[in-house]
Amino acid sequence: MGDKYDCLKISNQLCFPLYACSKEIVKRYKPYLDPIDLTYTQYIAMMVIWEEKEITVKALGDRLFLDSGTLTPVLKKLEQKGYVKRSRSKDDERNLIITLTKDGEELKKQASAIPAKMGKCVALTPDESKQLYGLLYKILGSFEQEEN
Amino acid sequence: MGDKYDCLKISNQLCFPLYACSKEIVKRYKPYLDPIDLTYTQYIAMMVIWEEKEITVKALGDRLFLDSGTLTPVLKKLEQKGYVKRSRSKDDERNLIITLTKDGEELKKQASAIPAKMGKCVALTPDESKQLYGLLYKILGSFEQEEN
DNA sequence: ACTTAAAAGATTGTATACGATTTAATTTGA
DNA sequence: TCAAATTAAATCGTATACAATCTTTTAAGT
Repeated sequence: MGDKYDCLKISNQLCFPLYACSKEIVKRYKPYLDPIDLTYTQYIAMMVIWEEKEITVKALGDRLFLDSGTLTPVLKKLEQKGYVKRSRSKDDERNLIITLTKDGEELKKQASAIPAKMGKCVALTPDESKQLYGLLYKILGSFEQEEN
Repeated sequence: MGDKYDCLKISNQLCFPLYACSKEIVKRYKPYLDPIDLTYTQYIAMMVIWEEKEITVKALGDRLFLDSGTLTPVLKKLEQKGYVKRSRSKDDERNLIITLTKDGEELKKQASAIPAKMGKCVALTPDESKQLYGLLYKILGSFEQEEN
């Protein structure tokens, strides 16, 4: 047992369970997001917008690790649904400012029940969840350092 | 501090760092996968095929948490690149059997250097990596249970 | 045997992701 | 001050993902 290609076994990878776990959990948001007509990507964008009230696409992208190629269509969709408004900054016309509409603010109330429901779908103890959270942010933190 | 919408803050989510971390790490495979003309999805498919020598699309999908909607185009691409052969099973014509070609087998040698290179990009100690691995598979395991 | 159900892939439609390029606005530096 | 570099979004092309549906083949039950 253990030949020189063991390193290529899927069960010896760290990235794969990360990739699979992420997808499987995102998939499980669907039953809760469908009723409020949001996809997962739209949902995490809304989370930041709910928190910030007003944010540029650039800043939103930094928070979500997404670029304008992904965010532009997502934000246009959210605008079309009536949850946000997109307008250029007066100070710097390069910046597109995303602001919350009244409907977008309303949506927050409905969404607030989701995290608790999703919590139950992850089979970890509170302590393990905290551990996992810490490890993931340790990795993410190291990536932000990279961009020195 | 701490209003009733804190649960909606992105920094209080467990899924988000999972999602972001997965994407960021997958992105970092690119410099190593480009030279052998594989995407990450093609790479993990090849990993299972290297290990099994011969596998159905269904079984491959179970291993990778992917369905035929995703795998069909990926496997056609890999066939087109000359790394695998796709042929129906004689026993059961519903099954599509994926087998490795000589080129596909050759590719394994070149790929074998990748895991070590990628290991360096994750800023965790060996112990932390093991912990993370364990937590992720605990979650994935619970999902497999679900399909009772 | 024969109808019905189940299973495996393929297909279609929608929504990401991301690299690369383009466009427009702003900053920098000689 | 003004050409060159930088920055922010948008756009384009390619490659996933996944739900839903369709087709073909096999299995089950009577």
